[in-house]
Amino acid sequence: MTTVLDVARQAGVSPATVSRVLNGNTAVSVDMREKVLECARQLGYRPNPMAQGLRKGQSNTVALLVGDIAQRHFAELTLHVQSALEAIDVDLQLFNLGHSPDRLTEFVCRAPSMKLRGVVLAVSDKIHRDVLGALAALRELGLTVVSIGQDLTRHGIASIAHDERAAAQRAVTYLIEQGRRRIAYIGNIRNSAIGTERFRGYQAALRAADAYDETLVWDMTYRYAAGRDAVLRALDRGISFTGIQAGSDEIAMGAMAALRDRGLAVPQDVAVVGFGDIEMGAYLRPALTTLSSHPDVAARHLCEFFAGDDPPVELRLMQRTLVERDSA
Amino acid sequence: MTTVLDVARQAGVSPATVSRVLNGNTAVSVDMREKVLECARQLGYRPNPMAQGLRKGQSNTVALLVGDIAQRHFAELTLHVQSALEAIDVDLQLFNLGHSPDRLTEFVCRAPSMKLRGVVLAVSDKIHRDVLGALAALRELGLTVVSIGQDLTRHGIASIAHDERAAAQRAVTYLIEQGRRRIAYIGNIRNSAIGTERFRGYQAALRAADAYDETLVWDMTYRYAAGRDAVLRALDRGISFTGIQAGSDEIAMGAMAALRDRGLAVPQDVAVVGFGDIEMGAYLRPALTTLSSHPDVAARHLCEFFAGDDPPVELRLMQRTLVERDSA
DNA sequence: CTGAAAGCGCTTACAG
DNA sequence: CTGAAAGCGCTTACAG
Repeated sequence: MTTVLDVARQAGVSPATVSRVLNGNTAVSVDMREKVLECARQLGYRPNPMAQGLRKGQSNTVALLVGDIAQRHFAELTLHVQSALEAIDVDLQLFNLGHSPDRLTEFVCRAPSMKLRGVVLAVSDKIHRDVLGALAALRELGLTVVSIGQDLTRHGIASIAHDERAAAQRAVTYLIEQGRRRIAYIGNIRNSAIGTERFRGYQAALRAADAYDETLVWDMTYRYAAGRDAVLRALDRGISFTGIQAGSDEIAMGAMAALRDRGLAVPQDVAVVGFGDIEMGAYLRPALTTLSSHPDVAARHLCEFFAGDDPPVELRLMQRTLVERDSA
Repeated sequence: MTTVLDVARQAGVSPATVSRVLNGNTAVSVDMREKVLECARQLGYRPNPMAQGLRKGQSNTVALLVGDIAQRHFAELTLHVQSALEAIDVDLQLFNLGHSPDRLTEFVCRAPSMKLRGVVLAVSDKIHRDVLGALAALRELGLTVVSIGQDLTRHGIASIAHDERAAAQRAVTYLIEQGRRRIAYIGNIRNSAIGTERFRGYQAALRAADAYDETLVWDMTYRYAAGRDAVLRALDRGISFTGIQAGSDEIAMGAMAALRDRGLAVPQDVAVVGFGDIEMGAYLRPALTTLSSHPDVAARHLCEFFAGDDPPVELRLMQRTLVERDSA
C-alpha cells in the first residue's frame, strides 16, 4: 500500500505537506498543491484510516444502535441512515439491540474505548436513566450523539422524532368520526417510550369523545403474533370492539389475520389502523390504513447533526399523516 | 483513557508484558499474568482498536455488503450475521448496495485501503467478473472473503448458499402434482444470479412434465409492485394460468393482491408459492406457501469461516424445504 | 509557506 | 520468561 511517504517522495515534498494538501485546512502554495494532488492520484493513494484515527484520537465510524432490525421500520431507517452517512463519508457500524437493555448497557461501557465519531440511537424502548446519562456523557468525549425515534433532548441528547401522540390522536379521532366508539389499542406501552406516546394519543382521542375503556387496552410487543393473540384472546373473552389502533403495522396485520380467521370483516365489522406505513401494507387486502413514516427525512436531519462539530441539543420534530386505504 | 502503559506502571512490569498477557499467545509467568490481569481489570483498561489495527496492519472490522436491506430476507440475514460476528468479537460495517453494481465497484476500489478483517458478500445480483476477481484477490491481502447466497467458489470465494434450483423444482413439482400445468414464474432472472438458479429449477420441473411455456415467464424485479404488475399485465393480455411460482415472498404477495383485485381466488383459481418464508407470510390470508430460508444457519457457517485464519474456498450448501400453507 | 520531529497506543522481533 | 526499542501511517505543534 502506498503511504504519505510514497506520495511525498514522488512529489518531492515532505509528508507534512502532503498531509496538509490532502486535508486542506492549512494554506499551501498552488504549485505544490497541484503536484501533490497529481502524485496522489497517480499512485492511487488512500490514507490509512487507522493511522488517521490513532493520530486524531477519533475514528470515522458512527455506531448505529437499532432496536430490532427484524422490525420493518428499523430496517428502513438503517437503509436511509447508512446511505446518508456514507454520503458525508462516515462509516456505519451496526449494533442490533434486539430490544435487550443489557446489550445497550454493554455498548455504553465499550463505547468510550471505541473512539467513535458518534452514536445514533434508534431505539423505541425505555432506556434506564443511568444509561442515558452515560450516553449523554459521550458528548464530552467529542462524540456526536443523536436519538432517532424518541425525544431525549431533556436528557441532553439531540433528537429526531415524530409527534407520536398527535399522530395516534388524529388516527383514532378519524375512527371515532366514523361513528366507532369501542376502539382497542394493541401495542407495546409500558416498555416502550414511543409506544407510551402513541397510547397517550389514543387515550386523549377517546377521552375527548368520552369513550375511553381500559379493558380495550392490550399491552403487547411489536410483532405479528402479538396482534393476532390480542384479538383472539379478546374475542374468546367475549369483548366486543369495532376498531383497532395498532402500535405498528405488523401488529395491525396480525390483528387483521385473526379477525379474518374469526369471520369478522375489515373494515365493516372492525376497522384497523396501523403505524408506520411499511410498504407491504399497500399490498394487503384490504389494504392497510396507517400513519406515515419518514426515515428519509430523519436521515437528512441526522446528517445536519453530523455536519457541525458540536451540534446543539435540539429536537427535530416530524409529523405523521394518515394514509387512508381500505382497512379503516 | 487508560493505556497499556498505565497498566504496566500499575503492575510494575513492561508494556510488552502487558500486551503479552492480554493477547495470550506467548508464555508469561503465572504471577505476572495475574498481576497484570488484576490491574487491567481495576483500571477498566480496553485496548485502543485503532492502535492495535495500525500495528497489526488489519482492523477487526468486517464489511457486510448487502444487496438491498429493504428486502426482508436481507434484513433478517443482517440480523443474524451481526449477532454471530459480534459473538466472535468482530465489528460489522454495513454497506447497502441497493442492487447498484457501481456501488460494489466503488467498494472494491476502496477495500484494500480499508484494512478490513474480511468482507461478507450478501448479494443476489450477477457480479461482473472483474469485480469478482478483485474480491477474490482481497484474500491475498489477508482478508477473509465469504459469499452468502450465491455460490462463488469457482471464482475463488468461499460460499454459503441454498440449493435454489432444487428448491424451485420441488415447489413447482408440488404444484404440478396438484394437477396444475399453466404455472407462471415471476422473478428477477436475467440480472440475478440467484434468480437464474430458481428459474432453472422451475423450468426443469415444467419440462419434466412437458408443460414449459415461455409466455408464462415474467422477468421482474424483487418487489411487491413487480408481482402485482406482472399478474395484472398477463390478465390484461388474456393469458391464463393456474399457478405462480414467485422468486420472492414479496413478489408472491404482490401477485396475490392483484389476483384478489381481479376476482381470482387463491388457491382455487391460482395457487401461489413464494420464496424465503418471511414472517409475514404466515399472517396473510390465505397464508403463503413458500420455501424456507436459514439465515441463522448461514451465520453459523460464516463464523466458522472466520474462525480459521485462512479458510478454504469451499461451498456450504443448504436445502430449502417447502412450507405448506393455504396459498397452494 | 514548508520541513523535521514528535507522538497517537499498540505489538513483536531482538536481546538477554 | 522479560524488557528496551522500533515502527505501523498519519498529523500537527514548532521552528524557520
